[in-house]
Amino acid sequence: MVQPPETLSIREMCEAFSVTPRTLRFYEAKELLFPIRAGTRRHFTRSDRARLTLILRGKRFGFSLEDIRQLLDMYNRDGSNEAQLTRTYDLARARLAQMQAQRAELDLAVTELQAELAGGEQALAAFRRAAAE
Amino acid sequence: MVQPPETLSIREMCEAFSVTPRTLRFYEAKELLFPIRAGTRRHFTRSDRARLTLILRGKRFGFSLEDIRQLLDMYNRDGSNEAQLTRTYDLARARLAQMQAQRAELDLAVTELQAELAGGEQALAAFRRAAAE
DNA sequence: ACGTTACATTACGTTAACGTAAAGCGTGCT
DNA sequence: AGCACGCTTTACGTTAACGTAATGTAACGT
Repeated sequence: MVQPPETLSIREMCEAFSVTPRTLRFYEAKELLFPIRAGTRRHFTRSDRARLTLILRGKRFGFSLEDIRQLLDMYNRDGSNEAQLTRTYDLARARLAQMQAQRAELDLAVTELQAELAGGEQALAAFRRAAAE
Repeated sequence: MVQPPETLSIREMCEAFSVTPRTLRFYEAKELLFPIRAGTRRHFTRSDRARLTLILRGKRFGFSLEDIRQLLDMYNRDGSNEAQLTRTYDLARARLAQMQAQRAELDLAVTELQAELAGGEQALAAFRRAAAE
């Protein structure tokens, strides 16, 4: 029971992920996606869909496309020699530490912003009391 | 006991915050900082220092300078009329929600990346066992 | 008077991640 | 044949956040 090689055209792919054709071509040029080429047309495979999901997630965290490309390589274990493997491994560890630090800071910022909002709410309430007279 | 109006030159400010003069001039042009002008020279006040701290923190979360400028206005309650106040207040609430969502996603990503790292570690170990023979 | 800091302004250059126009090919419908 | 789609490539344009000259001046030491 081999999966049908259900492949998507560029337009279908765009609608599925809410991106533009330009974006998909750009990602291919940057070697983030590897659609099959039928003549000149692109056919996006299941693998491309999985990769794009990860790409978009990475982007939400502010990672650069180049960073994402390297992480995708790790996911696929493309680093077939030890040196390469060690390098991407270290990169991922560094990134993890960075993300954890960012999370801690984000926590702090959320707390602070909440406090500010409480203050803003009081200012607003005062304004409305004044307007009510 | 009024605080001494201890003010910093651009170079001192740069060293204190590890930024370049260009950056400080840029932030002034964008109305994020308001150093006192003595003739042509800039004198950065305590207020400028506080603002710069917030600016740099905001940047670490990937907020744009324009976003940061609006949040700073809220901090200083520059929105002196109710409409303006309400607007910045709503903006801050939206941002908070966004940050909380980002935090949740970041949690998930950290977990996933940790799992990937465990896999990478095994691959590395296998490599080294093979190399040891 | 002269040179060195320490700052200033003006303005063009750079990178990332696409947007956007311009022009061409292949295929199916009429 | 003619034409509209759907896709292609090529290539210049755009925004953010500064970098990087090039050039100018005010104050200060010698």
